[in-house]
Formats: sequence, structure tokens, C-alpha cells
Amino acid sequence: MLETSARLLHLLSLLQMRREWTGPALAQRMEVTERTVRRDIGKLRTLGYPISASPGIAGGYQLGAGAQLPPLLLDDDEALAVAIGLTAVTASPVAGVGEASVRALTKLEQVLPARLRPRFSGLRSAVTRMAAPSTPVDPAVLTALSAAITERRIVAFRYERHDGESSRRLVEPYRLVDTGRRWYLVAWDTVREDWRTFRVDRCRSIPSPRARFTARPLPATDLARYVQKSITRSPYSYDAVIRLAAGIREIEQRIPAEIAELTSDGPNATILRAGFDSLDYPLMQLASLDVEFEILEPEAMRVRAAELAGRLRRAAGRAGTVYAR
Amino acid sequence: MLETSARLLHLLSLLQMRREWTGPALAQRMEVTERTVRRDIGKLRTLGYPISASPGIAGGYQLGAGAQLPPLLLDDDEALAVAIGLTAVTASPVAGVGEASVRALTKLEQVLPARLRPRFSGLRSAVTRMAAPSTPVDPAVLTALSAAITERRIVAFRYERHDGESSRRLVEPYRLVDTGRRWYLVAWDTVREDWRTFRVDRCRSIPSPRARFTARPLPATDLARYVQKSITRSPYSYDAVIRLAAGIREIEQRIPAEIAELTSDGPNATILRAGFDSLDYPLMQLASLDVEFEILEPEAMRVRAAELAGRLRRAAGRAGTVYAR
DNA sequence: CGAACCGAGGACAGAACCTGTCCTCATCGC
DNA sequence: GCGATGAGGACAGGTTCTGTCCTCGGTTCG
Repeated sequence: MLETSARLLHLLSLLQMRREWTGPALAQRMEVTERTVRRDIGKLRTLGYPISASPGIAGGYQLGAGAQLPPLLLDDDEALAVAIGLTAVTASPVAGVGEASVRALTKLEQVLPARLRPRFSGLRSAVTRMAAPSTPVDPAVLTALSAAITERRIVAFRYERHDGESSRRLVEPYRLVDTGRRWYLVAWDTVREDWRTFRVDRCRSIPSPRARFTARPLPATDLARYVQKSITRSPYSYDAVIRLAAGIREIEQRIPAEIAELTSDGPNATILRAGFDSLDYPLMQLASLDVEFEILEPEAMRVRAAELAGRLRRAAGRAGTVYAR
Repeated sequence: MLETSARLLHLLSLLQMRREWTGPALAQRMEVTERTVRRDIGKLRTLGYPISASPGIAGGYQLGAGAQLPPLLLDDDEALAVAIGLTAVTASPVAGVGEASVRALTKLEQVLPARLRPRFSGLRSAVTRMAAPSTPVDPAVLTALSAAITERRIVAFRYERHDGESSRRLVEPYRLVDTGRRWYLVAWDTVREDWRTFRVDRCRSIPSPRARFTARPLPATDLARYVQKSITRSPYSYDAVIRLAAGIREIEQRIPAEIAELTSDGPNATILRAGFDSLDYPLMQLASLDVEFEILEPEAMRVRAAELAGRLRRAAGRAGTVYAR
């Protein structure tokens, strides 16, 4: 029964919109008998969605957290918010949800109504540019690759090698791997006839889908490790060591443990070790702490700090002269 | 038929997972006849979901973008990614999707399976601390308020006034308004018996729901404007004017138009006007541009720039001595 | 061009299901 | 205890669904 299925979906959407609904209210809203509402609630329950109910004058039905996520029914604005949120997460990935965020974003992009696209692409650029300091990965490239992977389609894109050479690639994409905060594509290069690992941020064009291909056995079972091995360098561009002039207790409260390794260096000093892809972003975070610090490594960061210091001092103009003396 | 509804949902989920499915494959997967699959596809189509199909050896069904978003069926990791994404968006709101992101997050939190909660709260703190520089709004406070609004429940929380005085509040919450990058709650204060506008970032505890209340007529139809009026000051803490030593063309490419107003000041200079809640974040963004700039207003920003310059110079140590002379 | 594959959809019969109506019972708050 | 709410059994009539035919119209590849 089509009517029934649609009503179940509608019911689910109503229960997601407002926390609590009373049986008669639902019946009126959906133009059926209260008995039918009770039956529909029962159906949803047997489908695994936990709907609790309380009798009495202040009673009603409410959807709770179950074993698995019910289908999310979002309106236009909420869909847009989700899309923007996912874009932000893929642009500067959070440990542990990188690949899933790309999958979800691909899923959503595939079904996003056309009328929302202009708003989405407008906001997307704002988000990615804001998130840019740490990892300049274009989510559009990621979703294009992700779509090609599930469709098993060869993709074509321009790729810039480490030495700056740029060339056109035709590859069979197999997996996206998120190591640290950088994205890699494991693919079979159809021209060179071998497995290659590509850095997604070095793709210089949005990959365009081509002909279908039939799957090959993967070069390794644990692709995450395979990628790690195929990368010789540290996953980060810079490995920094910083000495902060404050106790470890204070620092711990202000720097998430996920980002940096902290070790105590006496009561009033803390050593911070962390990998970064950018010099500016960590420097600005450190400067904002209002704690004196000293860059022990790398040299490039010291140079950059001095550069930024100079620019800020000049930007401060008159007020800066106090310090410039 | 319960079976049928469940199958339709399952079918939708399969179509969201992989771009293309062939009829026989779906039939086998769902253990029904191909004829039934065709009928189910037809049902989904009459429900408004556009499913395109192509005949021939390389054919199959695929779900496209329709007039409205189909129910999103996410797996655990994807749900987590969406939750984290929304948290990031609410913590540092993007113009235009602020309120919707809170609604979506509330919706999701209500049904998020218990086994995902520990992972979620773990990642949440990392995200909010990273996003902190611009707006220290706790998404947990927002979702608590949002839930209370839809449930029509009085909430209790500690609130710190502008002058630093902190007191316990019991209010009927009505609407969350996102002006610029700050959140306000429009509510009826049950003790003072009047409408009040609260800054969400000044809530010093997570609002806890209390008794139900019956809705009052709102103090204004356009609540966004009402909030704007009830705030005397600019929505931002600082209104900055910056002179950048580069042409407007170059600057436009690097600073999103949504964030700042740009005006040309000759071929090699651009005036930037924008509101900020933090001094550090915009300063470091500007410094990272590798364009010389000059702070025209406000004075506080000049002072802060000089402070940061001093700290960075000292952090640079030896390398910094070149500039310190 | 023909073969193989895929989607579209009409017809039919039997079974299964759904809905509304009517009823009784349990629970909660006043 | 009363009113409002949820739970659920029983029943009848009508609708719908499914599987099994079948034909037709495309596409792709050899």
C-alpha cells in the first residue's frame, strides 16, 4: 500500500520535527483514525524505531534513540546546513570521520534538489576558504572521486607531481584514504599500468568520469597501511617542537589532546610536539594563547614567525612603534 | 503491508549507497521478483523520488535529484560525520544556515544511537575547541534550548550579565536568533515577567528542561529585527577598517565576499571593512595573506597586533633577531 | 543485422493486508 | 473519581500486493 508507506514516512518526519505528539493530533494531521495512528506507531516500532509513549493528560508519543539511525527527513535549510557542515569537515578533516564524511557528502550531493545547488555552491566556497589554512583539499574533488569509485568509472584529471611537473592522468579509482589530515587516492594508472597513490590536494582539476571498468584485486588488504608505506615522508609537512611558558595543566585545558602531544618541562614550562601542514595556522593559535612560547623546531617556522611578527608590527603602525624601538 | 514499506526504505537506502543498480541485482538483494522491484521503483517514483533508468547491457536504475530531499539513510560513521559537521557549523555559524543547523543537530541528537554518543562527545569537544577563536558558543547549549523550544518547556540556566553579574534564570524559550555570528535567545522571563533577549554564549550552564508552558503571543512578528533593536551595540565586538597593499582583484580572490566588504583604494590598495568578535583570528588571517596591511581602526586591534608581533618575535628567537634590531 | 540484456508495463488470480468501527483496559494528572 | 491518553482485540469490507505469465521498446556488442 503506497498510502501506508507514505504515511509512515510522514509520521516519522513529524516525530522528528517535534519532540512530542499526541495521538489525536497525529490523527488529525494525517487525516486518519486514531486507531490507524496507533497501528502505524506499532508498525514503526516493529521496524525497529523506538517510540516511547506516556498516557495521561500530558502524554504523547516521542521518538527516541534506537539501535540504528532512522531515515533523516530534512527540510531545505536543514539539508543545506548538513551539506555545509560536511563540506567543512571534509575540508579540514577530523580524525576518525574523514572517509565517512566524504561518503555522506557524496550521498547528499547526489540527491540535493536543484533549487538548493546555487545556495550550496555559494556557501561552499566561503566555508572552504575559511578552512583553507590547514589543508587545501577541495571537497568537490573528493566527492567526484568518491562518486567515481562507487560507480566504478575511470576518471581523468590533471595531477601535479611533487617536483611541480603536471600531467594528465587516466586512472581506475578504488579507495580514498584519509591519513592524518591529508587525502590520498589509491588507483590503478591505466597508462603506466600499475598501482599509484595520488595526493588529492595535488589534483589540479575536478576529476571527470569516463568509461566503466571492472574491478581488479586490490594491492593490499589494509589500504590505510599500504598508503602509509607508499609515503616516505611524514604525513605532515612540518613537525614542530614548541616550548610554552606555562604549566602543563594550564595548557591541557586550552589545546585539545587530539592535536598535539604535550609533555611537562618543569612547573612553568611545557613542550608541545605536533605535525602541521601549514606554518601560519599553528602560529596564530599559539600567539592567541597569551602564553609566551619559543619555537625550537623547525627553522622554517622560526623564520615564518619572524615574518609574521614584522608584518603585524608594521600593520599596527603608530601603536606598534612602542615595540619597534 | 509492513514488508512493503520496509522494502521501499531498503530500496531507497540501496540506491543512496551505490549510484547504479540493475533490476535483477536489486531483486536478488531483496529476495523478491524482478516484477516487484519494478513495481517498487514505480511506487518510489509516484512518491516523488526521481529514479532514472537506462536499458541495455550497461543499464540500471539510479536515484537523481528531485524536488525535495529523500529521507537520508546513513550508516554509523556517516551519521557521526554529519553530527560533527553540524557541530562545527553551529560553533562558528555560516551566514544563512545558523538556525537550520541547530534544528538539524537537535533532530539528529534526539535519535542518535547510544553506542555512537561516546564517540560523538569525544569528537565534539575537539571540534568546538578548534572553532573557538571566533565564537565560543557551546552547541550543546544551543541544542538544549532548541529542544526545549519545540517541547515548550521552561528552562533553567545560569546567566552572566554584561557587567559580569551571574544569576539563575527560569524562562520560557521561544526562538533562537542568529545575528551575524552570535546567538540570541528570545524568551519570557518568568521571574521578571517580561520578554528578555539572552546571549547564548553567556549561558554558564547547559539549560535543563522543566515544566511545560503554554505559548504566549510573541512580542514581535519579525523576531530577527526585534533582536537587532534590543541590542544597542553593533552585532560584532569590533568593527575593523584595514588598508591592504594590493589591488582589489587580488584580494577578492583570497577573501570571501561573505566575510568582508572590500572597496578599491587605487590600483595597489584595498580598503577592507568587517565586523569581528575576536581580534586575533582576523589579524592572523590577514598576516597569512602575505600582503602588507595597515590597521586604520580600531585602536584595540592595533594594540593587539603589536602584542602578537612581540610574542611572535620572541618565539622566533634567534631567527627573529634579524627583525628585532 | 541479430543476439543478449535491461527496463516498462498489462492481465489475472489468490492471498494478504489495511482501515474504520466498536469495545475494553491500563495509566497518569488533577 | 474523572478526563485524557495509550494499548490492543475482534470483525467485516474493500483494497492492495505479489508472483506468474506475457509483449514491447530500447541499448550495446559482436
